[in-house]
Amino acid sequence: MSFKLEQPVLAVDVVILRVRPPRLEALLLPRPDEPFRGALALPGVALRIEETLFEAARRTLREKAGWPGEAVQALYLEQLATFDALYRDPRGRTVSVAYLGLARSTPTLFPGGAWQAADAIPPGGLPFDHEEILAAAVARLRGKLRYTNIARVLLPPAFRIEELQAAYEAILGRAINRSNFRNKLLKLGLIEQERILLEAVGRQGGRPPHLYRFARARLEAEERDFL
Amino acid sequence: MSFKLEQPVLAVDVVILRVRPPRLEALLLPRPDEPFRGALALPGVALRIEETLFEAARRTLREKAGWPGEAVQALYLEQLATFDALYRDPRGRTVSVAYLGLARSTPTLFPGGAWQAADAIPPGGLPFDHEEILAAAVARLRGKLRYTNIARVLLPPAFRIEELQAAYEAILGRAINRSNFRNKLLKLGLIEQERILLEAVGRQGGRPPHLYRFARARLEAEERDFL
DNA sequence: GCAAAAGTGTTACCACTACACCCATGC
DNA sequence: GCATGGGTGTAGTGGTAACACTTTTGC
Repeated sequence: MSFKLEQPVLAVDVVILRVRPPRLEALLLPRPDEPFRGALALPGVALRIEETLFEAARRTLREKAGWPGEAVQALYLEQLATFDALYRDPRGRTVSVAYLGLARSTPTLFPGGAWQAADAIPPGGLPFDHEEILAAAVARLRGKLRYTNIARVLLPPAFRIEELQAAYEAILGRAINRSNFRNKLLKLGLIEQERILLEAVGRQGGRPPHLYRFARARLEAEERDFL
Repeated sequence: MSFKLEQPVLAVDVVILRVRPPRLEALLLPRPDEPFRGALALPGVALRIEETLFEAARRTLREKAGWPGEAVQALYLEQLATFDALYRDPRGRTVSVAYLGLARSTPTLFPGGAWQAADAIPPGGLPFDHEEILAAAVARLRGKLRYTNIARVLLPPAFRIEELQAAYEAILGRAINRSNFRNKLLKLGLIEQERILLEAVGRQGGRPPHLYRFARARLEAEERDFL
């Protein structure tokens, strides 16, 4: 490099969210080293000069969370924001680019990880500025839920409409009218009915539900005009 | 940095937008040094270890654009996103945190700056990845226009309603129905009428307009619920 | 009077809300 | 039958879109 300026360390922190109704959960890992050794925190790594931030976020999940490479490859991951308070890290000036990842609620993944209710972290419960990062991640997800089909990456390819509603309620943190939820998502063309009915496995009564899927495979935003 | 692992340079780039109907304009400055010497580009600086990114963005405007400190102090400025493509800078690995600034269209500011139509930059017209950064800035402004009172920082404290509509149209890049625009913003409580009528200076006919102001001084978002 | 700019009113339409009600299954 | 969960319909409400019309000025 031609520059010799003394510069901050560049790091990446990753917030992985999943939905397990009625909870919205975040992946936290016990820190193996000082500072805050043993405390639960967001996984993160220092950026290497030959990798992008996105690649560093994926590497975080492989190295720190022990997730297999293919699983990381399939994960939805987007840049969240960059956190740079001067004393956010007691070791010295560190600027961290946070990433938001969304995972399906598969029980086998992250067996060693601690999934915590994302909106019930006690104040002072996370080291560094990780509470702020986590709050930004939850806010981002809530915002995107309103005008995109992002919930697609949180649910299996086919699902009951009540599962979907439970996911929405867990993320937004409030109840939604059942009938209107259904009508709106169908009219928007966001989801559509599968042909088949769900097999009656593990159910204890009630009319068998249809299965639904998201109509569009890609992440899409419905632009709503201002006038 | 000799004692640390080799890391990218951390920089800040700033997009300043202003509205001059019918154009949305961005501040570009000729680069004083290589690479791309003489070409118009977004102003930027390398981050210093003792300053925050926000402070670095402000310093950029003082040092590169020559804007007086008080003017920078009053400017609306928010973090946009972080750009980190491996070869975005031919000098070597550089990660840049972009900031979006919004300025009132005061003719005296940035006399040496080149204000360019933000949506009419020819392809390949900007060095580095500055076209991508500029596009992200415009998209952010358009998005916030829909659900916040951010236009407040682009207009003088009191304005004619037609000025406001012209600003919205310049930013969104399309025409808006005059009557509905007025009704909606008033009903939302976003703007309110001043007491006085505008003096008839420099006008060539037509009914004299009222002056309006934004009802809330702070930046506010109107949360619209999903069901 | 006429053009220009500002402001008001009207109507049809559509989306949202809050319900009530019907359907299909297990027990 | 009855509880349970799934699915449908509807009436009231309120916002939106497109348009016509009135008011107040300069010339």
